[in-house]
Amino acid sequence: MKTSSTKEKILKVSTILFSELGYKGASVRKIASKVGIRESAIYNHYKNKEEIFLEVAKEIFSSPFSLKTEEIKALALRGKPFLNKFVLQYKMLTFDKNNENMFRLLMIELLQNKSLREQFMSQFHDKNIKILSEGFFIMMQNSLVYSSDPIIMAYEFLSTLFYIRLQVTLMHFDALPTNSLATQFEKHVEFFWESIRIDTI
Amino acid sequence: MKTSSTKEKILKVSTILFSELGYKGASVRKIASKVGIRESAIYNHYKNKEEIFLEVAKEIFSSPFSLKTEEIKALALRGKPFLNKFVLQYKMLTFDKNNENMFRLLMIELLQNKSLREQFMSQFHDKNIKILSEGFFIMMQNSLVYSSDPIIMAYEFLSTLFYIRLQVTLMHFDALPTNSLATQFEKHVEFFWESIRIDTI
DNA sequence: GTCTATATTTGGATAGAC
DNA sequence: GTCTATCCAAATATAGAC
Repeated sequence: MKTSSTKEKILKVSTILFSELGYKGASVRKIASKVGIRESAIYNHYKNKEEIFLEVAKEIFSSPFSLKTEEIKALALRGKPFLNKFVLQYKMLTFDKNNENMFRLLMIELLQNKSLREQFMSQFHDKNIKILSEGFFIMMQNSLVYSSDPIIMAYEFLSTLFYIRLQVTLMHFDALPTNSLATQFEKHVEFFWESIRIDTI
Repeated sequence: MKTSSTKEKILKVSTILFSELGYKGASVRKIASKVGIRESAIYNHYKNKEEIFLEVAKEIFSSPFSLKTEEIKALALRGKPFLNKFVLQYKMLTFDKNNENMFRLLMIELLQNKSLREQFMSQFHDKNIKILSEGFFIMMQNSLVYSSDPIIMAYEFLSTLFYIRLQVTLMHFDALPTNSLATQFEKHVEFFWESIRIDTI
């Protein structure tokens, strides 16, 4: 039995409603109703709706997705295991209920909120490109993969992951099965690795 | 000097406002104001807001993007020109002002509107996967590229295009430069072609 | 901290004069 | 076909009693 405070409950309910209905669609009324209190009571915990949203939005980019520099190096020296590891993490986030809500909220508000766009570019894009390109660079140095621009290679690799994730999120939203998409992650690694690796006969 | 009827003007203004503010954000009030008439006058042309939106949404998937079966075959037999042609069309849509508005609207409402999601999957995804996989299949038959699953290859190719398009749209929304992203299309073709083609020494 | 009551704004939509 | 006037619903937010 959880004794979650009202404030925590508001945040939890808001997260779900924002990610389903967007900022405009999730009214304070609906939030209060789902929490089980009156609208006015909400304002004892948050100054206004915007403040609730900002609190929720904070979580979007606080995902535990990370690879330390040493870890990148160690894995990249072995080639494919680096990609496997990266995709495994990405896939776990994609299918994690909590993270999925965050991703959905991000996609809904991406074009309505400049701050989210900037964070999307820095946290979702730049950060991942950095990790991946570091890995590819090491692979190139060790003749595991063909030499080319590591940044481009990272971009190519990441874009497909994002697309799969978007599709999974869309399917889940309509309660459609995602079996085939789940294996798409592995197929991606397979395809990509085969197309960049150097044959060592 | 255009003598566009009020009805046309409403549609034009609505397209812009919907693609900037989303369905909820673009109020009938704002639309009427920008058209230069009163709200009530709107209802002489459209039954309600929903009807305006549906009229706008119709255009989203009416893009002139197409490749005839014979055209696909002819280009695919030459390999890379097929990819060049496809990406050129995709790039033109990406940078076309009108199409960009439509894409923005699609992304804003994608998670709010089931019908749009379905159309996105069939018109944006399935349709393009079909064209691309047909092309790749022909290339494989003619030993221009490595043999593998043409559907997977199409998926890999398309996902990057989508990602670039999304980024371009985000940047334009904030009036940021897209020079580097514009060349990303060509880099993608280059990278992808180099990784799938069979060396004919 | 929650309630009732209420203020205020915004948005969708209609009636009827011109 | 457009205007003014008006209605109604929904949403954000505050005041003050308990």
